[in-house]
Amino acid sequence: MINITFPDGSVRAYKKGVTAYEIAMGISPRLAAEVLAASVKFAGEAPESKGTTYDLTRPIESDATVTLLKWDSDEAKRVFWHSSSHLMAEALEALYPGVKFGIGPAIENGFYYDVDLGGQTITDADLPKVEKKMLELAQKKEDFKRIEVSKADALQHFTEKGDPYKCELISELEDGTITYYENGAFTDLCRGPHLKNTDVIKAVKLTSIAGAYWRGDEHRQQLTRIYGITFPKKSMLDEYLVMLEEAKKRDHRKLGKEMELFTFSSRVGLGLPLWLPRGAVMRNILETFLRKKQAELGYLPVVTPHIGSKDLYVTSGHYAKYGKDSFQPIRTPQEGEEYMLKPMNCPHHCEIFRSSPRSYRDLPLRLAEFGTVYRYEQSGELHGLTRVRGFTQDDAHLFCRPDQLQEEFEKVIDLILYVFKTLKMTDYMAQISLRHQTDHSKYIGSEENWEKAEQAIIDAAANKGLNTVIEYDEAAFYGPKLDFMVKDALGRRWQLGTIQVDYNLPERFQLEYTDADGSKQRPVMIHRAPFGSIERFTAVVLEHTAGHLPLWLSPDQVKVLPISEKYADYAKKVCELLNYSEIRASVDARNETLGKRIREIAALRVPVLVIVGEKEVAEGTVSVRRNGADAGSMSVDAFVEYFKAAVAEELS
RNA sequence: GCCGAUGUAGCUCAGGGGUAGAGCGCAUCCUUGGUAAGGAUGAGGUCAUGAGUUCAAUUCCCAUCAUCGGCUCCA
Repeated sequence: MINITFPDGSVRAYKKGVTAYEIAMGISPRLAAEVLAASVKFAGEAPESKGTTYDLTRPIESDATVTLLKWDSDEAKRVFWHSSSHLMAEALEALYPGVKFGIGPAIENGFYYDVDLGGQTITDADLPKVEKKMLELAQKKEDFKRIEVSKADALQHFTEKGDPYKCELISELEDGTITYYENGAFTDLCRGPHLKNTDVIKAVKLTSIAGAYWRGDEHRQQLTRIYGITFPKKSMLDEYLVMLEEAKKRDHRKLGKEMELFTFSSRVGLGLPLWLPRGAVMRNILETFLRKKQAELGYLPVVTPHIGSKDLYVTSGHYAKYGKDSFQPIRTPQEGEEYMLKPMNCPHHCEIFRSSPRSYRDLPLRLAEFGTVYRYEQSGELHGLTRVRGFTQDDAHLFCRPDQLQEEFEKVIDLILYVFKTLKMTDYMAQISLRHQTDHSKYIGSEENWEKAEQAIIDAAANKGLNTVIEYDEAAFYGPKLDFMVKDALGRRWQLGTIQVDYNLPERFQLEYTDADGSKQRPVMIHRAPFGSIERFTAVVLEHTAGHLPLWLSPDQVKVLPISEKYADYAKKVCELLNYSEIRASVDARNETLGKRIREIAALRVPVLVIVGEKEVAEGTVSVRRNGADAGSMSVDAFVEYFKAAVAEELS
């Protein structure tokens, strides 16, 4: 017998080799019908271990804590979707004989499978056919069977089947750890775990087809990746599809058009946004917001040109690393003279540091600039305002003494959190990007400095209580970094704020300060951008708020609407009073019905409408409508007060 | 850059081998309004570009460009 502990602390004895399904059945058949997988943590595992996700039918051989997982848990969803990818593979194999399989994992929302269809093709139009086949197979109630195999047998099986991708995967696995999963006629190399049976998959939607390189390597075979999502109930799929539609409405590219914020022109060039007047106002507000805060925090503004001589980037090392894949140098009438569009501001800022002798008393020196930079991003990667070729970083470089690094780093974290808090962005995560764990060949700088910098970041993040994940092999070539990621409307993650430690540029630019003892020392540099770029930040703010910007950030805060042209003069007077109080207000006295003007202004997401007619003129008041709801009638003075209080509350 | 889809009026989209359609927007006129579409009239298109097939191409084929969904990349 073995002892099984439940999450509530109760313990029950079961026969050795009991399965999670049997345990669930013992509690209630209804529970057993809902349970998809189990989390099993064996006695003796470290307290922080999360345990292993087990198939419902996999025997449990020793004392363990068992949590039964239903659809509401992320692990259960992963199992569900992973099994769905096998179901899709089974369907594909039935419909496209000879298809070869790469990998087919669960992802955040659904699953995919990378397949090699040989000479056959599949298009969006074929997906319903595959969906139908999947449902048909699911209804056959096929059990997922876990089978342990030897490496030799596995290799032989897939060699005979003619699947080179699986063979490659198997060849990298250790003998004795290899398992198959079988559902119906389909057998796949797989670690599992899986559902008990295909019959719980009730709704299937294959969402898209895309190309994907085998093992993510662009030099290798490109496979066809088929994305899909499945649910245990048909109604859940319907809800998901509605949610996707809603998300599309929040897409910043759509909002940018509707709200008249920015546009693109292929004549201007790919990935080069054009900010429209309303967008430019919003952008200026964001800059002002950060400038003010940075001034409080001891940052010093600088301004540097959009180009720099090629030598500057040879010195910085960026030319060697990115030169070929960048905008190419600009030539001048002077033979041999070459300039680059600046891809970052740091080299310019390093030269500012060098412009005068620095004392340890001058540090930290915090140089800030809204610097517009140009990077030749791959054409397929351009996306709205989130990935462009010309953008403005809310950049600053902090030159500090080594002993100041950690404190400065923490202050920057505070600033970034302040920005997020003001914009009510609560769903973010922080990623610490370190070197590859073993291969350090692609990084510039000494082992010692790297280790110090990596530790400083880890400590600073811990001191600030950040919820972080550590990613190896994600560091920049010159130093480790801490990135803040926020999700867009469609669940894609974008990097916003970034803080990067750099020991490399100070070295390359031979930056020095005189220390207390008169010796020359090298400063450490921190690159940081709380917004990341104004473009990307704008995009994320738009999607986050669905275009309903806070008052302080709205390009048009107030629209004054006279009920008819008769009251246009009064409307103008009200507007002037509001402008005098530094409220961004304008009049809409067009020859349209009030209802129509309200409708159009709503599309621009103007947060506050002030409506004036006969009654208001007589009483010297305004009628206020905020975010679609009546906010009552008040004097102009009272409205200014009301408005200022609302803005103050947002920024508090 | 790679795989796939798409490209028709300023916007959103319908159509289809025989020289083009709707709604919104725009212009003019009527209307002067009370919280999300008042009415009438009118102007707008080399159907992305280029080369083919055809008596005839916006429609079919191919290429290019751009957009979209992914992949790779991201100082």
